[in-house]
Amino acid sequence: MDKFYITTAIDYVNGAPHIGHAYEKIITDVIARHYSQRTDDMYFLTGTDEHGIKIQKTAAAKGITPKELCDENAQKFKDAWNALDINYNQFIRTTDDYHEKAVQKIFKKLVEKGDIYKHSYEGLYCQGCECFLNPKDLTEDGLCPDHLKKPEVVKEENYFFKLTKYKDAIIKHIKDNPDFIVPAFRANEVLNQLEDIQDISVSRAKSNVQWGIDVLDDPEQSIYVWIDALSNYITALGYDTETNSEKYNKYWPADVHVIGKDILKFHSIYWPAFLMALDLPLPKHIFAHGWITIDETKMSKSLGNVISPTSVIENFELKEPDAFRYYMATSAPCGRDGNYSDDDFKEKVNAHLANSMGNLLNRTLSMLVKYFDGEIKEGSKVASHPELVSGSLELLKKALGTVKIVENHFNHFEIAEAAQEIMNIVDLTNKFVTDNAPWTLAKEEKMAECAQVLTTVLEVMCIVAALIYPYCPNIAKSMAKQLSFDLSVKLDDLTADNIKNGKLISKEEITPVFLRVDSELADKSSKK
RNA sequence: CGCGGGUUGGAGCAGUCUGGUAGCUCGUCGGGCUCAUAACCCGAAGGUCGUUGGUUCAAAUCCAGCACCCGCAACCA
Repeated sequence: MDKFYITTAIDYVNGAPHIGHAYEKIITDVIARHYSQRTDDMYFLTGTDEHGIKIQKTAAAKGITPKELCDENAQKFKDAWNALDINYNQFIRTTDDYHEKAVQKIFKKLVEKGDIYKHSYEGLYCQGCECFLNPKDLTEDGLCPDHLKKPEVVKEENYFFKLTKYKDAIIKHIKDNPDFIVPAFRANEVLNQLEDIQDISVSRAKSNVQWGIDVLDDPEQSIYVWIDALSNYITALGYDTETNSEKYNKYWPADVHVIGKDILKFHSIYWPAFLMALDLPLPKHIFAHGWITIDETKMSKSLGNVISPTSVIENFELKEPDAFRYYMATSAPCGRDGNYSDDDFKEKVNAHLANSMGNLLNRTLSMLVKYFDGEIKEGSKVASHPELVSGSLELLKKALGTVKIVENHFNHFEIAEAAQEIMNIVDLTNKFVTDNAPWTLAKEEKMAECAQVLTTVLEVMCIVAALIYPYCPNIAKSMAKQLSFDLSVKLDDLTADNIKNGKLISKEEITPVFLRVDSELADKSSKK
């Protein structure tokens, strides 16, 4: 694999980030970190979407300029991603100068090509909403449902994009590339939506929406969200309608756009159409994830159950975001909805990260210190005496096999499923320890056997550290440190020979990599 | 008849395409071990796989109908 370019959706900065925004960034970061273990050239883009009427209105209500509002909220998103160890390469804001200029040029090029045309239409305009309403949305008396006022018939001239021109090509692309839309069951939804697609309005009258990118040569119109926001995936790389940047040439097309299921239509229909119109290649995959519910209830401001991205970390007084990342990344099968609950969080991270994985490393290193003074003995590797301990060779092979299985799951963005495989090998290894009872071997002075059991487990733990790294980078680093294992090794270069002979660790250097979430703290957080 | 998803032991899910002893994680109960983070290992209890009917030697799985839940369509990440 020569490169991997991955993006998240850009978040609308009308408010502060919440756990749903965090979910997307976490799973994208997990995928990104995994691929950074498979290529030297991984590029991860995220950012914020900052134009539009809602920002304009919110800012006005707060008595600040739209730009001030955007600056304030964009910073909140950046802070949150920092707290969650989201390791993005670039953070684009649609108010960035280079983006605005590139979008203007893209718009202009599509006008020149004839794919964007001016068209006037009549619609029902509500003064309260400051926007056009769909007749279907009105109350029985024909009133605006929010303001209970009768909308006026207004005639407006806008620019339209010839979406219908690309309809057949997009249908063909989706059918010819069954893995274009992930998960596959969503492709049908998109094909259905494509059936009755219309040309779309891509600009707004400047008199209605001031906070937007101006159409070049037409100061009465500003560019509406789709061309502005979707283009971020290429403008971030320095795409230009005349000369392309080196970065663009290197990374485009994107390997995957990670998005929420609500905006799948825009990414699998509008965006491909824009790209086709620009004669650019299409992204390889669109991965639509599901929603996170809170205690099985949909998050909503009116219910007051919106959770901030960092509240879980704060409530449980976690020093690092690893446990929250792990929980989020494994809370739903590929593309389905997931749920968050305090009890479930506690239960799952305690069981997987502390009891199974963390404790396994801890108990093994403790025995190494107790029985061998922390030293890996010459000849204790399985390769030296394959028949000495039954099952050791099989375990190592299984662990290496797990690497391939995990890679394969990631090829399909099945990150919860991949994590399950990692925990499977951890469970097998715990069983291997109990079955061979190295404490008994030590008592019986079967030191060669005992050494091989421990060395075998530590070899597996190196592989586990590498595999868990995308989910829990800090825990993985702590594991790697205690194993003297180089985490920067590429997955394809992983072997069953990672532990060096000689002194590995002393008693003082053994540290639990993840402590159980305290039940008292958990109780406290649920009362809040 | 708008479109789509879902309905599997106490909880959350896999299995359904390619019919053939119902599986995983967590929880519960009993036992074991003592190296370890009250952790680890073994065993058990617990399911007529939403419902009705059909195809078949055989259906969670295929076909037809029905019920309930959820999402999209309609600026919710």
